[in-house]
Amino acid sequence: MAVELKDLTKRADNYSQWYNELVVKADLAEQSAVRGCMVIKPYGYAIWEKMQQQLDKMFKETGHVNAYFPLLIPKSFLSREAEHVEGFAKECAVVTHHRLMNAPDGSGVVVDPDARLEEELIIRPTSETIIWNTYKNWITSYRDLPILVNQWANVMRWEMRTRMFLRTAEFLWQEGHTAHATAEEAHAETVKMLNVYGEFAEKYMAVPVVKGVKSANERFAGALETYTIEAMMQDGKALQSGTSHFLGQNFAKAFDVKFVNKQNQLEYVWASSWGVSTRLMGALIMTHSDDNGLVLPPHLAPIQVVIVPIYKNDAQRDEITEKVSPIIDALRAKGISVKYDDADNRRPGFKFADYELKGVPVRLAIGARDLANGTVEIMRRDTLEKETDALDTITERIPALLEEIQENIYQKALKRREERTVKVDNYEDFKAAIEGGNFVLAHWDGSPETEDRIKEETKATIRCIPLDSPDEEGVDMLTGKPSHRRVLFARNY
RNA sequence: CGGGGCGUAGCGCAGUCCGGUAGCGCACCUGGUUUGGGACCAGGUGGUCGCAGGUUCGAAUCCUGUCACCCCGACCA
Repeated sequence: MAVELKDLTKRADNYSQWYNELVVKADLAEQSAVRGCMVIKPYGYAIWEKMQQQLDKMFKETGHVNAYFPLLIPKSFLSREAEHVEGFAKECAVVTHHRLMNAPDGSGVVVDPDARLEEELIIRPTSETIIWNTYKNWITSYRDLPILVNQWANVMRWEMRTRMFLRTAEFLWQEGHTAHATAEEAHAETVKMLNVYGEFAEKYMAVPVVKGVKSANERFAGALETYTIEAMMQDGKALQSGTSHFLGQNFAKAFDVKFVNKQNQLEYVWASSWGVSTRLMGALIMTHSDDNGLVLPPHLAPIQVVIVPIYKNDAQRDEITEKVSPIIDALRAKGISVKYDDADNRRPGFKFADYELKGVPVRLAIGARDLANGTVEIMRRDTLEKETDALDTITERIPALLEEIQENIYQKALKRREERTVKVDNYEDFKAAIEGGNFVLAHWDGSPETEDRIKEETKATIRCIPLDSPDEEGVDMLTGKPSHRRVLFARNY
């Protein structure tokens, strides 16, 4: 018998294993034959599709359009921006040849040595370079700006260590790349998209996030400023869930993208880029799941309601089917996704456990007893509470219940984060708080050296300087130098 | 990339020390009884033991190499 999820309690030392088991058992994804890559299975992909649809809608509402750029980037592009290449060089997969041939000794297929590329191609780790090389051709005047383009794509980063959804070698994401006439406008765009991510995380994923600015150490390679949303997982570790970068004129200068402004002067373009990835799936799983499996927020659940008939024979099943058909139609008419599982190769108990594992928010069970009484058993996944309701009012109850569940799991996650966010003012308390799996608000003198030392000694990093952190005079825990506001420290994934 | 572990049926594992031609549970198939929280009985299908070399009469087992995966570190826009 396979290991049960509940056998792996969610303590910090085996949380990773628990998470891995959960991903596999809930039928979301599995390890692929390729190093560090995963197969996203249909059920997992359905959740990603729901996320995509909502995000895409929000991007369109903020004036963006979609486009697509090449997978392969000429090596020389990557080296144009010094910091950018520095940041990504160590994790790039490289295409060197374009042909295979039969091995002379008949041992199979080998790379044809005569088919070496003159210039190697890099599998995109991110698309700034190829996109800015293209934007050069699109932009000549201020009238061409702004360019507000988003791309849905896959990227590849040859990470040392991978983890399903959280850090896979290949991952799916969206990357927005915008070009503007002024620094103010590009900066406003950066913040606007951070807020879109924040809203998406909280309203749809039911994952509370801290919005903030990254310290120089954690900044995107090539950016002037990196904004982030940080979520707390159930073991107290932080997960960077989305980033939005103010790129200044760095890429415009590297790719020589200039425009003529209203004053008829030549200027470099200002830029932003922003992205979220399938890592959000990891955030979703790690934030809400319990030992019975996944708990999906109703706003993103591919199946919002599952109906399980309980019957002893075909006649009874038909009777139930007839009774619930109008209810299924009514729920679907309200835009609710319903699965009616009348398969006869699984018993009800198995189905109950299975849909709980998959995180379906609401389950209805209906059997002979209910038919006689005109009732239905309704169970909510978030609390596992059951109640018996009248069958003829159930279609009114469910939409409200889905909203209740959405709100409840958000509040639960928020409460956990608030309980585990502490302010400390000395290094001993800091170390204890970090060890206990907390978000820690502390004063910092602003120097990378202090940050490095804290990281080395405690494995905690500055997740961000929260945007809503109030001005507060204090001193750095380590150096005693002055600080004007608290920053957020935590261990992270 | 360093340390530890692991790779045997779709999944989870035993067998490896001590070489003799592969086994258990779940799943799957057939028949029957069942069905309100992961059903039971009986019978059955399925594996060149990660891959490549080597030692040997004989290799899942010993040796060499290699490829993956998991955990801890390092790394991580």
